[in-house]
Amino acid sequence: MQIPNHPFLGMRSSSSYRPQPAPSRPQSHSQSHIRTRSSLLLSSPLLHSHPTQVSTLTTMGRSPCCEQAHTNRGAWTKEEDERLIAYINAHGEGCWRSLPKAAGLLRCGKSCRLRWMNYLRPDLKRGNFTEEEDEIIINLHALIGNKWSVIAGRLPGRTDNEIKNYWNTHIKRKLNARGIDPQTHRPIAGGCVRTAEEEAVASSNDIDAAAAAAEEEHSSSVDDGDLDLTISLRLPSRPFKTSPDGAATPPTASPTICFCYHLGFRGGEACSCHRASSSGYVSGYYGFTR
DNA sequence: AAGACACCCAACCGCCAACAG
DNA sequence: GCTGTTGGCGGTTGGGTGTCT
Repeated sequence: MQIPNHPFLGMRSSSSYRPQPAPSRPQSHSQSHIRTRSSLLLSSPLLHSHPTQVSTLTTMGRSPCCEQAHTNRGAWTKEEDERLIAYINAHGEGCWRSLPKAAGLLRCGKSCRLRWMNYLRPDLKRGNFTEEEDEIIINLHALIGNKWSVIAGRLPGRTDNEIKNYWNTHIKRKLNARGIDPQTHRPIAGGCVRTAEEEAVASSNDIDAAAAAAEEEHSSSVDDGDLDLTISLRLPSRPFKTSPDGAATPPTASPTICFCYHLGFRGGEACSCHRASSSGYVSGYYGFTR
């Protein structure tokens, strides 16, 4: 089965399904940009002992999510990748639960979804993170924390898993080297340096001032000629629309992210957003612009 | 040459929200 | 409102690989 023109499969040697070797370490940042995705367990004997990988990998992590017997786990083989790509190319992304059977894969749906989303999607950007991407990730993380999927949404071609890994392996170290705590984004030594937004909150309860400070602090505009990466914040107080008869009507809600929560405003009067759930940041307001 | 160590990252897990019946 | 299913998310794991001693 041949899947022509798939950007990632095409990178591989047709004979060995092995990606380019991982770079030597340690790397400087610039060196890391030359790095290719080493991925992979593709040279792992597991791949070639397919399809009975289950027993060799059951020691990793917790108990399997799928009770299905004879379900492959661990690294994907070239054949499995090709089947998955071919199926999705033909039928699109549909019901992940039923996809494995329909595609003739001995995998659970979750595994198929993960493989596609994080590795096989044709729109994925391969290669190293740029300085601009680094800064975007840092700025967004300062705003929203470990919301990797949201951050990934602002970096076309990057996956949440990739960003998460990159954060844990590179950016944490980078921030530590700068003397910044990766979790709090505050200086490690000296301890009590307030961020602009905290200063504004502390000095008064003027939420407008706090938001303005936060916007000033976290605005990051990187004009790369292709993408306007300006990040800004605004409060959930939008001007009312005025109808022709002069009556003011409330603004309509839009699907947005509540930064009030992360900035500590939530629960106060300033936060009028209504989060749909305890862990979803799907309502409220944010000001990403493109 | 070989063992120890460090690093990377794909793939796993449990949890949770959304949805359908 | 309850229950089961599904998709999506963030945290974690551990095998492969490069470097160091």
